[in-house]
Amino acid sequence: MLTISRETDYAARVILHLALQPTGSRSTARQIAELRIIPRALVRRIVTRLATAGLITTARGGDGGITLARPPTEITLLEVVEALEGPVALNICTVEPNICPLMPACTVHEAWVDIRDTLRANLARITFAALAQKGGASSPDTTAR
Amino acid sequence: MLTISRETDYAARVILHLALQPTGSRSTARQIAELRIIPRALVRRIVTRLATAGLITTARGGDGGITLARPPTEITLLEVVEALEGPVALNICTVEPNICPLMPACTVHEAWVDIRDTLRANLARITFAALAQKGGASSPDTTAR
DNA sequence: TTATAATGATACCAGATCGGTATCAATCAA
DNA sequence: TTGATTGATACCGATCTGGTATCATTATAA
Ligand code: FES
Ligand code: FES
Repeated sequence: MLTISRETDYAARVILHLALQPTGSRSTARQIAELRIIPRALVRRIVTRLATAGLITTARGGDGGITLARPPTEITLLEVVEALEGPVALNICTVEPNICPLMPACTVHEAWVDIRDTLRANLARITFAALAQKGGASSPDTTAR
Repeated sequence: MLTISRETDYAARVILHLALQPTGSRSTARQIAELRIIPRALVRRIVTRLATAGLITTARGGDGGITLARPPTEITLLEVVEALEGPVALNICTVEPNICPLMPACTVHEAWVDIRDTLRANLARITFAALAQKGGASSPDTTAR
C-alpha cells in the first residue's frame, strides 16, 4: 500500500494542534499525546524530528514545551512529510537516477519525475494555517459530536 | 522515503517492454529479465501479480510467454502501481477512515484525500501507449548510447 | 537546595515488509 | 520423451515499523 508511515500522520496532527493554539503559547508532549490520541513516547520522538527539521521550537525545564518555529502560514504539509519520511521520491530512480541501468532509454522515468513533482507541489500548497481555519478546534473534544 | 517498491518499478519496465513488442507476439520472462535487467525470479513473481490483476495474459509450455491482455492505450501507470502495491492510499486513513480517532474534527483528513485523488488521477493519465511512443526501443540496447 | 516537570538522546523489542533466491509441479510444443 | 515455459510456494537475511523504556540534561518553583 503506497502510504506514508504512521509517524508522519501523527506529525501532521502535532503540527495542526500547535497551529490551533494561541500564538506564543507552549504545549507539552504529554498534552498533545492525550488530546490528539498519540502514544506519548512517539510524540517525543516525532518532536525531536520536527525540531531538528526546524519546524518547531522546544524549551526544556519546568515550564518547557513546544511551539511552532514559524507562523502556520509558512508551514506546509510537504515540509512535515519530508521531515519524517525523507524525500518524496515516488520512485527511488527520481532521486538517484544512476540506479536504473536503462536510464537513457527508460521512458517511464520522465513519468515518475513529473508525477512526483506535482505531488510535491500539491503537498506544498497546503499550509497549516489553512488547515487550522478549516473548522479545527484547539482541543478536539470541543467540537466532537 | 515515500516511494513505491522496487518490484513496482520493475513491473512498469515489464509492461513497457511488452507495449513495445509487435501486437500479439509473446515475450518470455527470461527475455524480459535479460533485456530490462531485472532478476529473473523477480520477473516471474511480478508476472504472476500482473496476470491475476488482468493486465497480461500468459501461456505455458514450450512456445509459451507473456503478452498484454489489452491494447497499451488502455493500460495506465495507476493500474500497474495498484496491481503491485495495493491501493494508492497516501495515508491509511483515506482507505480506513475509522482508524483516526479524531475523525470528525481532523481537518488534515480532507487534505490527504484530495492530494491522494489527484495523485491517482495523474497516474491514471499515463498510458503505456504514450510511454511506448516516447522514443522507447523494442530492445533497450538499440538506442543506448 | 530540593523537588518536579519538561525535553534530548539512545537503546531495545517483536513483528512486518523488502528484495532476492530456490524448488517443485503443471503445461504445452516439438 | 524432452525441454522450455509458467504456477505456486517457501525461504532467507536485512531493513523498516510502531511502540516502549531508560537515563541524562535543563529549567522552573517551592
Ligand atoms: S529510470 Fe526510473 S524506472 Fe527506469
Ligand atoms: S483522519 Fe486522517 S489524519 Fe485524522
